[in-house]
Amino acid sequence: MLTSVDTDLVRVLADPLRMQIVSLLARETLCTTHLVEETGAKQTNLSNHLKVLRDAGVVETEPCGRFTYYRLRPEVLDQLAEQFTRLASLARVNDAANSKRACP
Amino acid sequence: MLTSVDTDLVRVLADPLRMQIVSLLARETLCTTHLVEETGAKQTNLSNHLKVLRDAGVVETEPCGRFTYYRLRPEVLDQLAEQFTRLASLARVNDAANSKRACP
DNA sequence: TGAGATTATCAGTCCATGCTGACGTCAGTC
DNA sequence: GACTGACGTCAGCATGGACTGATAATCTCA
Repeated sequence: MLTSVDTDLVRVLADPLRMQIVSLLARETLCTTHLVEETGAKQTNLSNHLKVLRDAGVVETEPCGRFTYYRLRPEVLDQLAEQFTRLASLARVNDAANSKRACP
Repeated sequence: MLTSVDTDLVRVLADPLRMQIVSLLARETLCTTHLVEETGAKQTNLSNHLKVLRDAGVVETEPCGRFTYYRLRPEVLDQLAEQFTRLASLARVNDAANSKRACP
């Protein structure tokens, strides 16, 4: 399908805790310890979600001694936003043209 | 949280079949029968997903005789795109400022 | 009104995924 | 080198949600 949205990426962001992590990282680059404090989630749980975000390319890591900083990659979010915008504008065009397939 | 994204809406769009429905409806207003043809999914299954999309406000229905047309609501997608864009730009600003919380 | 077509709802099954505890690994400090 | 703290991995459990078949509800047309 030409104009669509990457479902895998959307699925990664569909989890409340993961979205909270993303929102926090959009404000500040943080290490796991900070995220544990901010979210109240267990470290193990966070580590799992961070792995998912890493694998999806949403965040990237930067080791700092025995700490690991997590940084958000805005490109990914921008790309996703553009895909949604494109879908929306396509819908608007076809809505204006009133393109409706005839009942079978 | 001030700048974040509505997880419920994202979750609705995180399903491949639902995203396919949205993509199809972005091109054309269709009724359930058409969607069954296009997706190859069972009618029952589609009806379930359409209910989810309806409840989330992503699509709206328009009865036409004994058929039901489904139309995409672009506003919802635009709103979602804007939320992602906002998050991304916030991340860029903080990235430029190199705002990194000190290791504890 | 009765038959057929279209769509929605319900109950049940099954699988993906999120959460947790135990453990392993690595870096820094004594 | 031993200890401590930070972080990741793994296995097991539990829950949510996707899919299906049966059935109900609604509409059109003869």
